[in-house]
Amino acid sequence: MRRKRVTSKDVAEKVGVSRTTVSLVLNNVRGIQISNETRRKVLETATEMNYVPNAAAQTLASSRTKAIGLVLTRTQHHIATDAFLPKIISGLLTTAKKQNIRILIDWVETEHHDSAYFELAHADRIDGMILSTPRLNDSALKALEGVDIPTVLLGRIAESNLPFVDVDNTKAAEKATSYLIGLGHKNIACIANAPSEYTSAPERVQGYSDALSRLKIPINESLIRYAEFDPESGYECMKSIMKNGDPFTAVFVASDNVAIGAKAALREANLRVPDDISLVGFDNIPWAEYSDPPLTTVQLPAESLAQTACTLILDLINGKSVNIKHQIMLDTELIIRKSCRPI
Amino acid sequence: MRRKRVTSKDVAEKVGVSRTTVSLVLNNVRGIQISNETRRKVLETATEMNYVPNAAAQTLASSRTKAIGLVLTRTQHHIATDAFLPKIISGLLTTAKKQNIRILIDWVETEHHDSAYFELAHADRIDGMILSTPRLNDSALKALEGVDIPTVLLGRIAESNLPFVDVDNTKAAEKATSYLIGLGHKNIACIANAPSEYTSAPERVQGYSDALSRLKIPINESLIRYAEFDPESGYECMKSIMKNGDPFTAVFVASDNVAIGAKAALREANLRVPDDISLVGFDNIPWAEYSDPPLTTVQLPAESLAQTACTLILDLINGKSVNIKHQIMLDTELIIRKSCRPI
DNA sequence: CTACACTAGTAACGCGTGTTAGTAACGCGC
DNA sequence: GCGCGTTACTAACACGCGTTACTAGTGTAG
Repeated sequence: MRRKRVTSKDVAEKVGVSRTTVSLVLNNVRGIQISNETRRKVLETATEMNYVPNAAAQTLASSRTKAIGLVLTRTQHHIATDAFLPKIISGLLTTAKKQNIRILIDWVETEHHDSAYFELAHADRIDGMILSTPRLNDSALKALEGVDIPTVLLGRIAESNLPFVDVDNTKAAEKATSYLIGLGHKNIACIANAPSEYTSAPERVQGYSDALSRLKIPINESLIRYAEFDPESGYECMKSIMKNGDPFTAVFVASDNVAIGAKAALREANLRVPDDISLVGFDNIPWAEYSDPPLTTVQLPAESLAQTACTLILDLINGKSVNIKHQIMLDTELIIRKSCRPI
Repeated sequence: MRRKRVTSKDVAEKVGVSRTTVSLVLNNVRGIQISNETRRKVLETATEMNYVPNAAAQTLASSRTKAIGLVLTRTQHHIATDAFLPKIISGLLTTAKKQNIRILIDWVETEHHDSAYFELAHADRIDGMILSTPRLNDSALKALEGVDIPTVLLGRIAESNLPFVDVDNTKAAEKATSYLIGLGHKNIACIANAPSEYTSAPERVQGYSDALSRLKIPINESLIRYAEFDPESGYECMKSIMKNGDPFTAVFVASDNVAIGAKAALREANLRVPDDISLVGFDNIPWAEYSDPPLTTVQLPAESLAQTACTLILDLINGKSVNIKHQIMLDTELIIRKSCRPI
């Protein structure tokens, strides 16, 4: 039952040429002379025999794996509740597929950063890697700069010279907060999307602070919390802010997913959105548009991010424009719905 | 700057033994005689030199890729809005990591099913594959049964003999619908999670029908719709049902993600949950617990599904218990919250 | 002393491909 | 008829590893 695998040797024998010829034809090697007749025959026979080149052999011979790695560094729980991952994957897949590149997903546990990165890079399993949501305290990032496979960060790290693709979190958060200020709000709470070692969190809080500072509104630290990606943490943060007692009329939650929980906490305290509290989110997940009331939020172009990162890494792998410092920031847009009102 | 890669030959030379010895020691081959002294030296030197075996070479020599494929067959849009993917990936990663197996994600477009499956399997890039959410009309499934790498379906296909892991969708849907009937509801609408070619959709509708039939409640086809995974389609389906005019007091939505949209449509029509309409969902995504009111829904063990599928495929790869027919159904549980009330 | 088992290794092949250096045949100008 | 360029290929090596068959040396029983 088990068909023997077809190799280029089999094809060569059937056509009556050498294996070299088969390889040359199938790889469409330039500047080499093969008669059209032979060329046609080889292509025909290969298709007919269902010949598929062995990936490992190709890799070994050419030292090209035709695969890139998507490396996740969060905890298992954070991966499972990540509302973004599908968009990232979708973006990567579409871009990679066009160039016939495969995507390898890997997960690096916190404790083993160094060795894990290292192994991946040196086992020659992938041509390049995309590192998702890096952290500030990621000691292995330095090591990465010394490693010899192209790497692109999905998210920014100020301390690192690695190429990255990100949105301008600070600017986006400032835009969102300024919108609230424009509506007359002065006491604005802020719940960050993630713990502060994930760079996007402090960046967004910075944007929030910038907006307040620019209009000389004092910053009240007791209105700021750091959530942990999921609704549950948003719920807890919101409750913690309310318990603290300092008055506020608006909340900027730097993640829609977290906002789901924050809203529940407000509801529990009989505070209505937007009548009592104005709410702005971040990410524009599908839920935002259909929530009650529809959530004003920052549109984050997740698929574009992934596509850009993918294109960049492929360029780096192919040695295109390597001398440029690739640090790309994508634009965001504030989508105004009905979760805020003037004070 | 670019360090030359370290091969087993380098290690062998440094220790002063043959490459064979290095290989035997590092792979811990049984029943072979190597002195403890040599063994120690080899291990030490390998670590010291940062030796990482080349994956392609290992694959070529052993015909084991140490990778499994997760094959997605939906459209790009459906992948991007899939609230489940993160859990599946998280489950796969944890299980695979324990055995030092990598995960390759691939996406097969509808038009190229046959050839794409075939290529993946025959390029020897993966040892086995997990096929996510297969469709009924997937003509290539038959071809797959003939292909010689182990395959596990994540989701069930009655027509196929392939091993699968799934939840008992019919039973789960019946449980949910029976709960509504138990509360006194008779006119119950049903919105399926996906188009009917995705097997889970008709299965869940079947469960819904079964529950009604068992209690002799007539089935009204005009209260049934098929959504397309996302909130938007849920919104449209709900509106379509209301427009139709047939009365109903409860809705069973076979996907929480779809329910997000359905709820918005009800709200727009000034119908309140649960006061006017009782609502039951399916999946128990994080949102369900924090929505207003908290949504009664079927708990779908996504991570367990993935872990089970992963374990199964690894067993198949390793030739364990191949003679058993592996068709595994996991249990679901109805989580009762506050989105339903007696009539 | 010989036969034989055991220890500790090694040489050499094969996996399937990409690629370079080389060659045989042929035409063509002088 | 000879030199030379062009066409159309091929032989052979390299990639880095797993693995099998073999060997040299040592102990040990008869």
